[in-house]
Amino acid sequence: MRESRVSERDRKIKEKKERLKSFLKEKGLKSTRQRALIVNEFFKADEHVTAEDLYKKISRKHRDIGLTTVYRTLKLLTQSGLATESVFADNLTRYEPLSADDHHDHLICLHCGSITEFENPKIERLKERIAGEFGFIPVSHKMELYGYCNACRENAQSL
Amino acid sequence: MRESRVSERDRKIKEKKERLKSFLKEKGLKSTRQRALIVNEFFKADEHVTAEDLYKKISRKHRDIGLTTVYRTLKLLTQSGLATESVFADNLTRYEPLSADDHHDHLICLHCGSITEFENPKIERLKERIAGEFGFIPVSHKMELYGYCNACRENAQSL
DNA sequence: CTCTAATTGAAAATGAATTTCAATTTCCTT
DNA sequence: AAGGAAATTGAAATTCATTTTCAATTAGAG
Ligand SMILES: [Mn+2]
Ligand SMILES: [Mn+2]
Ligand SMILES: [Zn+2]
Ligand SMILES: [Zn+2]
Repeated sequence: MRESRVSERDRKIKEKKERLKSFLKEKGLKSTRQRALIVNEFFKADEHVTAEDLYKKISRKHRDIGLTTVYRTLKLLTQSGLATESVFADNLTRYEPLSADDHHDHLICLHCGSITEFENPKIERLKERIAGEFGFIPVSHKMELYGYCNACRENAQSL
Repeated sequence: MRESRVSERDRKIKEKKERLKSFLKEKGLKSTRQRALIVNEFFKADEHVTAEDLYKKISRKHRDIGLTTVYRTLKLLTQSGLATESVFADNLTRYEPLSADDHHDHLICLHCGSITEFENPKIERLKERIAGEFGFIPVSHKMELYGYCNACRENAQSL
């Protein structure tokens, strides 16, 4: 079962890499060693990483990859629909793998900075409703809850 | 009736200025000509302004007021609870007057950039509920709906 | 293999926001 | 009213994430 989870995950990653390849070919862009490395590390990380985060991880093993290329590759991933950008209160752009359809929102701890994801169909419906009231055509939304996470509320009296 | 609205508004502004004065005194800070001018213009504008926006408005009449001071004063207003900061998709920090208690969220047009405000008690309740599920202590939230406003959806086939 | 267009990394540039600093102003104390 | 300490100011410098520039390298179609 652990086994099958792992290979399932790997399968999905492989599929995403294929999608990127198609996207590149379609746009007349090239598949490079650097892009492969960056994309690999990105899908492996599976967090809300900044370009800098990812750059640091990669450059431990690959001293020759530039931060600029990490920025550029993350932008490509976003354009191809394989990643999303979000900017939280710290004003850094974070990227995370996007699984086609899923939309989720975020709980962000004001103390430790941890980011928890949640999905809520009511929010989705509410979005439609509110947009409707204003004659607005909704395209996307962003909901962020700031507060103190379970761990921090326990560990701290400094709340 | 128009009359009374106007004076009502002026009264509120006057009250806010008083609150700022108290805040400053309390913190051992000073009331200056520059702060008065900036705060006036800010409450008069009553929009989602950037520091730059406000600076441009003011410097038409007052060539001697610096952008730096506008930044600093907006920060003070925020600290004193008379303004709030928000950052939308364009990554600029915008400020708006805050009327003590009211919380509202935003609809942002992807075409013309217009910002419409809305209040929704269901979102407030949902926030509490979701936070609760994760053992999270909610402090604040941010909800932004991006899409096309009424005017833009009508005027444009380029949707 | 060849050629052209895309890509790369380093360095420079950008742009919003913050910090520094010397000169000025506020306002508390006599 | 005057003195003086501490806060404030605007300009210039600085920061920091991100983008742009550019010469050298590389991918990959033909
Ligand atoms: Mn997420
Ligand atoms: Mn608003
Ligand atoms: Zn936490
Ligand atoms: Zn619009």
